[in-house]
Amino acid sequence: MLNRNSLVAIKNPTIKEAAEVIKGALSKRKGIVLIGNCWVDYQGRASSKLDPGERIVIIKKDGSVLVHRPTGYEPVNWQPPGSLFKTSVIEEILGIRSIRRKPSESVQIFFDHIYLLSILNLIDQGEFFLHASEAEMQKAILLKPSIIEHGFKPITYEKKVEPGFVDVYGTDKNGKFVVIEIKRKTAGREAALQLAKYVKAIKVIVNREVRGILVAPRMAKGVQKLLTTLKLEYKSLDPRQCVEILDKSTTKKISDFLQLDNKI
Amino acid sequence: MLNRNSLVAIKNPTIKEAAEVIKGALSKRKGIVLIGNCWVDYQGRASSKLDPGERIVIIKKDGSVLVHRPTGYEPVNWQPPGSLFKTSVIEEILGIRSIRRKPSESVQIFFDHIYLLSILNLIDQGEFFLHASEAEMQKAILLKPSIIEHGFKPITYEKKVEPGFVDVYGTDKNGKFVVIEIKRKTAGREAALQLAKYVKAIKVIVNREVRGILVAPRMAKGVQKLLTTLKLEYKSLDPRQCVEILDKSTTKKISDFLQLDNKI
DNA sequence: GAGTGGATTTCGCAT
DNA sequence: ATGCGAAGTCCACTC
Repeated sequence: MLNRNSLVAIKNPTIKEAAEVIKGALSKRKGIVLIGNCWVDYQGRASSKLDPGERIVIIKKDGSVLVHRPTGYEPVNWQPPGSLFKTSVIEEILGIRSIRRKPSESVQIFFDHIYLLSILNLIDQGEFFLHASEAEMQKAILLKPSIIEHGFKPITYEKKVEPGFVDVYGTDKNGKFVVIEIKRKTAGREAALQLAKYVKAIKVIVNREVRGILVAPRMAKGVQKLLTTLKLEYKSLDPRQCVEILDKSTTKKISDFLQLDNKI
Repeated sequence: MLNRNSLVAIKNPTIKEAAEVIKGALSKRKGIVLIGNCWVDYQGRASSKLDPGERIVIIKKDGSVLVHRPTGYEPVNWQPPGSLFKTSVIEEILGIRSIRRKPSESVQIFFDHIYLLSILNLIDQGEFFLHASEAEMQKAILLKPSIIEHGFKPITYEKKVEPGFVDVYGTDKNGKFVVIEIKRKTAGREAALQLAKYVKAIKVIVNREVRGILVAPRMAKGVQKLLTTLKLEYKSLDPRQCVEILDKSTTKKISDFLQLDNKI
């Protein structure tokens, strides 16, 4: 796990020296961090030109490239994973060209001075967990329908019904059809109106009464009134509740919990 | 410009040592690059937990934070510019917490081993130019229709006409209808054929003659001939020209330039 | 400050 | 491979 040899760092290498090391690192699929004075040309879906300045360049072992200026969250230039590399040295200028196919894009980085060159062999097996987004809430409902109400049974999810996709669709304890619209944040008017559309569409199909339930941690101002007008219901559900449910049954597939043969 | 003192790099610092240096760097608004074994907790619009592993952490002088795993284009955890920092050392563990308001979000990074710590004072005055994408070219045409030809007046754009969406639709100086298909790169046969479809579709609707103009920096081999066959026209337009036009009138809305009441 | 739309969006999942 | 929707999207711009 611990690996103090994860890294080689060279301060103020010559361009020639850097080129050698980088070439080796690229061929061995190692990660690279470069800090120095560079300029960048991009050609692809759009075109860009970045005049000289001091930046951080990261080249990952999967072929990702990131050019970061001293400020800003986003890289000024980049290449997603899978791109290929060509290096060159011409008149004390190091050129690194990364090429991507589909879409065809090229990012060329030129260095005239490198302050720090680091070759990485990082080991990262750590798992990453992102808790309840809208999708996670949906899963949680499918895995444990009772969080909506006792007797609720999901039939399908992400069902196409013409105005769009219904988040969850099922039946209540009386066998009445239920349409669920999920929001992981405050549900606004649009959520209620969209749900109304779905209910209307499903009604036409099944020719029976259909309940519409808006599921969200809370409602925006006026949405409760709108729901009443539209004869829709509301069920409070906090994304944090969903995390526990998901943690407990991540191994089981959602399809196991659905009566997929029980479609309209 | 050139600045060989842009950077301090410390290999395998102790946690205590690193904490001192980082604290100083944060207070002086310098950039920081950290490579080491860490784990991350995020709380905010969602929640996430990242188990221990070796990563690259960048803290920029504007308060941006990036946690990069050894693969992937996107940071696994991050904080946009403007976040504030608190550091701590507890039992040989370095904690860096970055906090953002609106939305209220917190990213906590914990290091037990640091392989490389670098403090940056990068100078980057280089200008960045992004040239016209297809969407940008469309805007440029709408803002300055004369780049197509004298007397051209756009009516709508992205108009649905069944085969798909027409890029720009308008009238020429004689009041004749014009359909424009834009390509920011070499226009191939498909561009010409698509344009032909739109022209045909519009013809059916307006029951009048309709001109079709293919707008692109250049044509692929054989496209000129195809255009002639299809009775379509070609107008050369370089994405670089568009950049200037857009620069000059970014404040004005495109709708101001359209006769939106003048629909078919 | 909130809302809207674009992006070299990227990413994931379904078709 | 392609296409569609979500994202802790971010970011720029309008209201």
